Amino acid sequence: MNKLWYLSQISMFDSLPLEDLMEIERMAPMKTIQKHTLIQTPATFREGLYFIKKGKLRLYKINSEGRQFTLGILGEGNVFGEIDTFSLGTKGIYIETMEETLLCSLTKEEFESFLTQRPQLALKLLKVLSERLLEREAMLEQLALGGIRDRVLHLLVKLADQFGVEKADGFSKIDLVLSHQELANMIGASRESVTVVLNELVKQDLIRTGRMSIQIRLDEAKKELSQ
DNA sequence: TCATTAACCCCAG
DNA sequence: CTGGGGTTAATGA
Repeated sequence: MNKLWYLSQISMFDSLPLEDLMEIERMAPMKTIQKHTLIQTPATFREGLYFIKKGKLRLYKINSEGRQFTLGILGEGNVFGEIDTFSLGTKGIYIETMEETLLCSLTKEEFESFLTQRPQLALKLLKVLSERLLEREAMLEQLALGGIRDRVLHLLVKLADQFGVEKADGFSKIDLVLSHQELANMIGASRESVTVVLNELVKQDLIRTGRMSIQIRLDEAKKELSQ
């Protein structure tokens, strides 16, 4: 499993010919980052483009009281970064690895020259950007309106859509190692409230929980949310 | 009324 | 011991 294999797994590059993949391989060194490492803070922000080849990153802000608020989680194949005004929404935030991660990066200059030669790549990036904006909007909406139960359910559905692994019995296992505290951080709630809601959802047979693991009936959960 | 705070508890590693 | 998870009375917007 060499570098090229990883690049071919990245959906953004699916439609690029092999020569382009090889060029990127030359330009973009890949490095391994240990779990629970801060790879970006508002202070250390640098322009450029980053691809996640393997692993998971958590993006979060810290409010004035020092509490974290998770904006989202990026996994294998996702991109982030900024070049001038072309923002993928990752400026001014903290980014931390949730597990060992393989990251590949292009500098601002490398990415700009690569982009101008390949307009189809710019189009794909535009799509990524607009999707991410829509998701932020939906997230803010449910955050302002819903009670804790809805916010937890919404979060679990979103995580299962992104990281869920279908099981034979109708449950999707969320392939992330998350404590109740981390779930609480993602929706701006207390750990205790999340624990209570999670146990309610277990009683309603919408989810199953284990230590640092959650399975969810995705279709049932979505029905609950639309009511 | 609903969620947070604070103070406990137990359990696994 | 530490960190995750569970519980509840008091408190507060």
